[in-house]
Amino acid sequence: METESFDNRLFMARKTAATRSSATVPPDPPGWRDAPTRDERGRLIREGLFRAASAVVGERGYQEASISLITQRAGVAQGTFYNHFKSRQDLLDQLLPTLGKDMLEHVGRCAREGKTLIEREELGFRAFFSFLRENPHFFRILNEAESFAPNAYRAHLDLVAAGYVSFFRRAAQAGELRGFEDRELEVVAFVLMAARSYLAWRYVYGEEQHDDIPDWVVTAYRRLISGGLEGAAESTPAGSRVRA
Amino acid sequence: METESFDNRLFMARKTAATRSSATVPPDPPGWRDAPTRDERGRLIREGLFRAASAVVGERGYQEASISLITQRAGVAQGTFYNHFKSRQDLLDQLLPTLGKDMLEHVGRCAREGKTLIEREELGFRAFFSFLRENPHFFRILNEAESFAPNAYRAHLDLVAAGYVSFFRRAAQAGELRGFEDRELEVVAFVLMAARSYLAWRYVYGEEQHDDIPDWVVTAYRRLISGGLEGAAESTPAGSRVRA
Amino acid sequence: METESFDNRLFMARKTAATRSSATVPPDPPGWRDAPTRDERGRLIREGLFRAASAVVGERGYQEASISLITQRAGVAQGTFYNHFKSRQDLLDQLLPTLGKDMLEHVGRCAREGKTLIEREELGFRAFFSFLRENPHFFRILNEAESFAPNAYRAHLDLVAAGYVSFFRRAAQAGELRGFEDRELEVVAFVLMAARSYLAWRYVYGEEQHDDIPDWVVTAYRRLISGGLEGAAESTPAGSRVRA
Amino acid sequence: METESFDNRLFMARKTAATRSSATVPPDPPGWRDAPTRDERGRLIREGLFRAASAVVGERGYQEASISLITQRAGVAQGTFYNHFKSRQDLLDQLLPTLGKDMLEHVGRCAREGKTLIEREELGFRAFFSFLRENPHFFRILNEAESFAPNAYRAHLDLVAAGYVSFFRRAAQAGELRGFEDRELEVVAFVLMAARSYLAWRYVYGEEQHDDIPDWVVTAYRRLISGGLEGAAESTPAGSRVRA
DNA sequence: GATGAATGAGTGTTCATTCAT
DNA sequence: CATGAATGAACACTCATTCAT
Repeated sequence: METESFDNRLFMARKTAATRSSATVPPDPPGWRDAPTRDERGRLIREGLFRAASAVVGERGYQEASISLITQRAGVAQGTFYNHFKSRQDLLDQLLPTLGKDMLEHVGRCAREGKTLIEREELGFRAFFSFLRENPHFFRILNEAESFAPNAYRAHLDLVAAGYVSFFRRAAQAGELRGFEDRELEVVAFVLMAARSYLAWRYVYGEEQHDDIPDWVVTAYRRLISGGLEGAAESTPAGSRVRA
Repeated sequence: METESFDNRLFMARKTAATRSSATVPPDPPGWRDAPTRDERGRLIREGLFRAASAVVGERGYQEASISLITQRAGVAQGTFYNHFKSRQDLLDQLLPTLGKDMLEHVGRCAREGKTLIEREELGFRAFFSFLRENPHFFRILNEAESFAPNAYRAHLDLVAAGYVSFFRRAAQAGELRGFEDRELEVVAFVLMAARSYLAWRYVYGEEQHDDIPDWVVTAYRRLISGGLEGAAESTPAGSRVRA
Repeated sequence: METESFDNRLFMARKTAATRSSATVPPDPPGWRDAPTRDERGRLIREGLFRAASAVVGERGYQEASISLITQRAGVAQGTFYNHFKSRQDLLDQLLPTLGKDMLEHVGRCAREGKTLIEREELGFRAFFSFLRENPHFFRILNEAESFAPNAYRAHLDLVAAGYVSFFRRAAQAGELRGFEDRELEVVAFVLMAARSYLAWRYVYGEEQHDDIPDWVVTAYRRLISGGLEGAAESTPAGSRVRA
Repeated sequence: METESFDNRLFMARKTAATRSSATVPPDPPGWRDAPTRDERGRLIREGLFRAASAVVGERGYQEASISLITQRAGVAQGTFYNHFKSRQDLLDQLLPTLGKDMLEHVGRCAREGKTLIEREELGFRAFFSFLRENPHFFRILNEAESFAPNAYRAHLDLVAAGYVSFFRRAAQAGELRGFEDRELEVVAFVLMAARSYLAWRYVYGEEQHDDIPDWVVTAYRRLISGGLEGAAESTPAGSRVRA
């Protein structure tokens, strides 16, 4: 499929940080050549393919993630791919779940440090962006999954939403969150998930590529979700900013 | 390309409403056969190709929108395509801008009816979903554009955000919106745009396919954006619901 | 699929007669480059593909008849193949029916010259072998069709058998053939078809490659079918031999 | 390889009788796990591979008889295959000779019971079909060998023909067969071999799948070979039918 | 300007064979 | 000697684009 006219500036700027180059795909350091056991060797190759796929998808998108590109980058023969994955789609379907779980774990761990509901949400918000910084391929893997791995995408969103909802439920039981019926909590969860994604798209991968989300964006975000459009006037002062 | 594991339920349920069928693609009524002038004829063909592409992308996604499928559906020869568009990507890049403008116009017109800021936002929110109902291809064209027509996607989001920001600026000048700095307005805009998209994904195209966004979701949304997480307790009563 | 160890002497000896060489496949004289009309051009290419496929299958077998080999030999691009045939199998399925009809026509025309039943059968028998001489690819196309184009094979055998049966019926009505019930005529037909095929395999394509079936084989054949095992003693004298 | 348009009804009907199932290939009972000696173990594995290959080829044809399928069915690793056979073709080449000898032995034993030449031939004819019933894989192994194991095919036909010829020679010496020169006996042999094969194809594996060759076909066959086309009128009465 | 056949690079996948363990 | 992962050449087929008519 023809994709030459795609504007990949969005992800290409980060690419240089993530990998050496993309035109001449350099194979991963083939560390498994001297693996102790056969099992270990197999594990390393599988991981190599997985990392290669993550990198290719992160840099060029699912569309261009051909078996040829992936195996070349992993430093193995094309046929080897099928010893480890049933099909191209099979691997593609595993990308998001695997990385998604890491993200969830990281965000959850960071958020727990907060004392109030809003503080925890802000910490989680910041943690999402610090995860993005450490895993530069995640964002594209996540976003394009909607088109290229819809099942994985749905599962991921459901998982994150479920985490959010139980987070809210605990807050509601603690009296920190009032005014929402139970089924409405999922709506809130989706709005906050959506916000993270769009704000990352705009302020991290946008035209003025930032390495991290600007502080003033976090402030605005906290203002909005804590008091809404109407309550922003009396919102918490800027002094309470926290670094993730 | 292997797509068997794709879960197309997301869009397929709507397809029957949107088009006659998808297995046997019925060509558009080739109305240009008897066009008065040569120019008119050209215009009609171009439009036919455009509509065919919208339908194909809406039903099957950008990925499957091959020239062959599009021209077949438009009832013209493959070669004709290149008399009207520079390339496949050229047409694909025009899909979202064109439909996006329609959406913006519809939403703007509906929103203007509201008296307060929150009311206008709710009306706009509802208008987004009524537009989706009338233009069943739009959602997929919009969402997959992030992967397949990134320039168009960026332009669309920038356009919508700009509209939102000036909408907020007017509200701020009218004293309806306080507490946000000017540059923060864009953050708010992106959060609200994000919310619409994710909530549509979840509640319109989600597992329990609704034709329209459920009312209680609108309520929860209004609660959140008007008072935030903390102010939801004193949120506006349910009686103020408005139908778009 | 690995076929290197196949003993292709069976068909390779004839190959040199049929085509220049097989290692370096020489493209057919691309006579269509300068075709008058587009339709003519298309027809010529289609025929070129068909002839190329016949040659490849005749010389190397269905197994090795790859699209690459066929198109190379026809002097067209690989993609061109699919403008004329739905799939590789589609073309392969047409090989036998097309050539089979030619064979039937040739054999039928020759056989009609005979005065008695036995004479007509002998003429038909000889005509089968003269057809083989003129169409050196036919035998392999016919035989391997049992494995590679079973539908075509069955249709071909049914067609030939049907011709045979009506030939016998007419003979029976003329009093030339007695002692067989109607349904038994098909059994006779299959035995005679079988005989032609096996005798060709043995005496034309066998180790001592003959260009034509030896006369003494025809004699033995006539002896057998005219008087059977028991009546061969009083069989017609050798003097009645006829040349096709 | 594309095989969808293959009509496998020919062999599929028998498959259920021949093996448990074909979709889920059940490994042979791996009886060699507890073999006494190392040699014994090796022999058992070799036999297992051989039987697995026979089954796979009989059910799916040579084409689909991949090393993977065969070893899986035999319950051994892929690599093990090459400890017992030089190559895939090496095993495939041994299939027909081995089974062919069984067939020859069975047919010869049955035929010897007949008193006259014709009776012995009829008994052999019937024995061929009873062998087919007991060895449902044989027919396909035999027929496709012409394409996939031509050396083996040639050897098999030569062997059977040789047996036939010496059978006829003895009959000739006994005065039961007159009128054929010595070299003509091979012609007769090939015609009778051909008849068996084609009649099996038509009346056992044909559209109306019979478990055995119908009696009236045997009658017609005997009529033809005993008296030929001309002597059928005075052919032996139907009362002489014999069951194999 | 409409046509539709020709093009050929590119795809995902299979499979006989090798070989280190 | 059994194992099973690694290999890479080969395959059928797709498709955006070109261009002669």
